[in-house]
Amino acid sequence: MSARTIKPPDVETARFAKALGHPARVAIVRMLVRCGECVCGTIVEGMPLSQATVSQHLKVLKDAGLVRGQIDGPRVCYCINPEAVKRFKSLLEQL
Amino acid sequence: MSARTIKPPDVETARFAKALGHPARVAIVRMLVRCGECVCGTIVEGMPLSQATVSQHLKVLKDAGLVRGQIDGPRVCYCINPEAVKRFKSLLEQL
DNA sequence: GGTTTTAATCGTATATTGACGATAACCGAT
DNA sequence: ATCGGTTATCGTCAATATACGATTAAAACC
Repeated sequence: MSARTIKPPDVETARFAKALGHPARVAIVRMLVRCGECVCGTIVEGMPLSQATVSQHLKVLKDAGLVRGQIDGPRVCYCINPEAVKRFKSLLEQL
Repeated sequence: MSARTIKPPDVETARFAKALGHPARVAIVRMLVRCGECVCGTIVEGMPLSQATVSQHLKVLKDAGLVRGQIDGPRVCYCINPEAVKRFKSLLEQL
């Protein structure tokens, strides 16, 4: 087995890695790790990118499961999903 | 400071992550970690991709510094760059 | 209801990626 | 010098990613 086929853990690892494969997204993740949680607008303020682009990056991180967003009145509050981060690190260790 | 600017460590992290952002490249890296070193042809045999595509992926990994290739007669022998892997893990820990 | 604030989505343009066949380059052996 | 085996590169195409302005949606205020 394992001939000419790629294993699910490799696909999972690549998914996480791809989500972190852009400087802005790494910056967002770091910001969230440090602040605990952060309103979208604050993230936008900290980035040299438009609101639309930041929102797009947040979507990529959300789709990868690395980040969660919960509605808080007119705002959206983002935070890290620690389990996903742990999972990614674990996948890299086993790598 | 840090207003509307992305830090070099984030760029570095993203560079590594991007290189690992494809299942085939993760598979190659895992193969090399396990085998120690591996001739290009053997890598190609283990992948469901053409020789040209695998060579392209190897170039991406080489450019990111994660992998090294040294010529061995008519073949090219690839191996992991352990320092780069360690560096990437370290960047993720600090993240 | 209308207005303001906030964030997501749409539409679009450009750039990059991923895949492959074909070809070139390289080396060892004949 | 040529041939056979091995790998990198070229050329190309379709698909995806990145960025932004403009618009929409939703919620909180008047």
